[in-house]
Amino acid sequence: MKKVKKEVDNTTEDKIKEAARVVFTRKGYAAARTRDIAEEAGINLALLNYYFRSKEKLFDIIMMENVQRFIVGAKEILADEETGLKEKTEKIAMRYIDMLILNPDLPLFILSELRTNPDQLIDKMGLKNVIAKSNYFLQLKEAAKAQKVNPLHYFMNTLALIVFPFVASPMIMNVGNLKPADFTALMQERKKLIAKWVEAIIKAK
Amino acid sequence: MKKVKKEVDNTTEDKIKEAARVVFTRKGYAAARTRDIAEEAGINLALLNYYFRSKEKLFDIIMMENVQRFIVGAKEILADEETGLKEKTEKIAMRYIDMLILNPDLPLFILSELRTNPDQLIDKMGLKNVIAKSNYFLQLKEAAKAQKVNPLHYFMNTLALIVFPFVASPMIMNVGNLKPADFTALMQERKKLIAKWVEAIIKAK
DNA sequence: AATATTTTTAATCATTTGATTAATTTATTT
DNA sequence: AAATAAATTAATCAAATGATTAAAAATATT
Repeated sequence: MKKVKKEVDNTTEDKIKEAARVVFTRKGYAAARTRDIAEEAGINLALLNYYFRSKEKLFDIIMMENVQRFIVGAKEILADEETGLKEKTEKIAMRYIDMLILNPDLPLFILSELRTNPDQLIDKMGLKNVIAKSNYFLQLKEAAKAQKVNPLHYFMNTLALIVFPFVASPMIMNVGNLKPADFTALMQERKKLIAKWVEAIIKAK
Repeated sequence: MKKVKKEVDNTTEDKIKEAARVVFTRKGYAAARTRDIAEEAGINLALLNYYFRSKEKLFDIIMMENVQRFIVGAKEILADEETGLKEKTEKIAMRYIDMLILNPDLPLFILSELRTNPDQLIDKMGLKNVIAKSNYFLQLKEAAKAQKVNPLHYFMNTLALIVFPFVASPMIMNVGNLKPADFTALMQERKKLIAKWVEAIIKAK
């Protein structure tokens, strides 16, 4: 149960974590079998419990890391007092769509598990600090004041335009007759449009 | 295993179906226990298998009905050749947000299960006919042509603005410090804004 | 090299869970 | 009313699943 260096890490512990990340993120907690994870990692099932005690403890770690993976990077962009709302939106859209192309299962995983998990976990994500208290949110409030609507709408809109297509990709691909590569291309195109759209929403009417 | 009339239906069969709808929709297939369903329905566990053979067969029925519940009503609105794009968007937003306020778990359930289920099921939903071949989609294409973007973007945007808040409600409520009633009020406010936003998106830049 | 420690494995356990069975109760038909 | 069929129940089964154990193998320490 030791480890000192933190390199590319082919340690058993990290093989298990990586496998757990893949399996949990793809299938969700309830459908994931510890045996699936062990097989994916190429290790004996008992090692999972040896290193992580239980499925639930392992899941908690993966969940936390996935959530962090999701909000990392956003912090600096949203806190930056030198940039305007449109530039922030642009940067967020770019970064997130690139990230979601690489991790398409991430949002549905997080949203699904968030629904069943306790409020405590949502608090632990620290979203309130990253978003509600950011310079970004100040700018949203300013924009919302002019239109007399709740600034949360603009936050939801931005997130929706970025994230929703990935959550609904099987449906979108079906409706549009797209292959996975086509869908990715569509998301690449989308990347450049979102900030413009959000701006149009804010100025609408 | 009989039944002739289809009234308010307090039959055992319908009690099970209703309980299954509640439990499956809230927890998803993998996390739902047949015992949960039996308890929710107030019936003996064996009756579930007596009436529906297996958990999976029961699930397939619920899944189909939920999907139908989701797209029913949209058909006429989207097919209507008398209405313009904005009016259709307005009607869709109104109807769907009202429906989602009553069934907030529905979209995440459908999107989650769609991801694991075979393409066949997605085909069976018949979305392509309802959407891709509708008058609505024609109008989207027209609008998209002017902007030289894929019309699917506008379809995704509309759906995203309507559905995403419900999929992400735990997060939204956390960020905005909202109680469930506050969230519902926010959605009511939103209902009237979406068509305007979508129009602004289409005309953007 | 000998000893101790850590890691890995195969076998097994205990519980959960979907499903079945056989008996009982209730409803329907004759 | 008697006979038949349908619905319901309690008990149980078999497989799946998370977890543990005891022994073996690999690694580190003395």
